[in-house]
Amino acid sequence: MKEDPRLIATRQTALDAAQKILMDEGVLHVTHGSVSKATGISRSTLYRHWPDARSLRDAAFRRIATPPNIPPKTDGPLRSDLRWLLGVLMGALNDTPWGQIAPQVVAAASNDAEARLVITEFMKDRFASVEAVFAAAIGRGEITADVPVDQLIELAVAAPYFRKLIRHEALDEDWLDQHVDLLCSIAKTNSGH
Amino acid sequence: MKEDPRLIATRQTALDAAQKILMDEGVLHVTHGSVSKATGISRSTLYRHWPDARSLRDAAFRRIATPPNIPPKTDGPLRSDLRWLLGVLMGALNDTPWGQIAPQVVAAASNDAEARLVITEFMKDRFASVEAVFAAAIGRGEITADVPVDQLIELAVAAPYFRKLIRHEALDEDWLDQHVDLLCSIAKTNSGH
DNA sequence: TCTACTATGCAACAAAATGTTCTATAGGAG
DNA sequence: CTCCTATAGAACATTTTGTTGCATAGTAGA
Repeated sequence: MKEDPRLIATRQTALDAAQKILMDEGVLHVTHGSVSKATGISRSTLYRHWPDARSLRDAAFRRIATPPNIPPKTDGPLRSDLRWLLGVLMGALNDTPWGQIAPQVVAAASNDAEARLVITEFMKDRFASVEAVFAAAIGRGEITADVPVDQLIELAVAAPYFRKLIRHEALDEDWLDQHVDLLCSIAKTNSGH
Repeated sequence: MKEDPRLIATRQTALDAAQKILMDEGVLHVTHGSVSKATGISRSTLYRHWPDARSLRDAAFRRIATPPNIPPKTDGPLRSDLRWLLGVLMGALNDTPWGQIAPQVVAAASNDAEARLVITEFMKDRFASVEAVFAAAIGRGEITADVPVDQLIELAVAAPYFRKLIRHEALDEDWLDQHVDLLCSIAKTNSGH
């Protein structure tokens, strides 16, 4: 029993538009009315799909916040793995809808359990990737297990997010190089061989 | 020529309520109507003060985002100064309206130049405080000038913000101790005496 | 192709939120 | 006491939001 293609088409068209509005104008402007105007889909149809404004907005959030799965690179050396992984992460912040949408999700999360779930799940995923890189480095003996890995992971991810979402500063290659250098130097100097 | 006390009283009462609504229910619910209902101030009066929803919300943002000026402590040692300063910062995030409002400002900033200005000014202020601490440590000769101060400042501030706003993890004394320890160890090991 | 099903568009509508304007009143300044 | 002005309140227009009924057209299955 397949789903009616009209349902799928409507959902996709509507959420595409909702996503764009969310990015360009903010969550305040994501409404059945604005999506209808942007897509040509009639308001009544939109109401049939998403009974209220809240569910429409949630759907728009969810659609964007699904983490792209990052092909792991953990063959070392640490600096190279880390640089590559954070490069992907930085690229996502710079060039994908996620970078533009994340601020809205952050705000929504402060008084919406649903949005909070979206973002914590997303972050859990990111952290796991970074952790894998450090774990591999420990496995290779490149650093020892007594480096404060949890703190390093947090700093590794926090810096680009903070810089982008809160400071609105550029995330470029030079900055990332410095960031990775610092992380590695911490890892190395705390490594007790 | 003093200002009519009624103007002041109305503004204060209204923005108090707007602030509370902003924190409890999110920016979506800050409207002339909701503030009127919360305060008893008539809608027409509110419209006279803030002609549209946008200006009302901006006013609410601005009111909360004014940085409390932090009495500087730069008499050393570095660890102690840093611990104290970040403690104040962490306290603000945990226990003042700013901590609850910041996510909303972050979101607003992504498509509102006004809000972006609010937050970048705020951050500039924070960074200056942290920088003063490092500068003093350099002045005392506790660390040398070749430590990557700018990166350290960013990490120092980024971590608590990221943890609170994005991860929704606890900011407690234990965490802060670890954080300051790590920052100091970076500063020390990069210090070339 | 014929039939049953259902998603859509559209119009009409109700309800609520959003702005606007006017007037009477009451508080504040000199 | 008098002038000035901020407020409350009501009346109003406008827009947004949500609902419903119906005709149309796309879809699936026989």
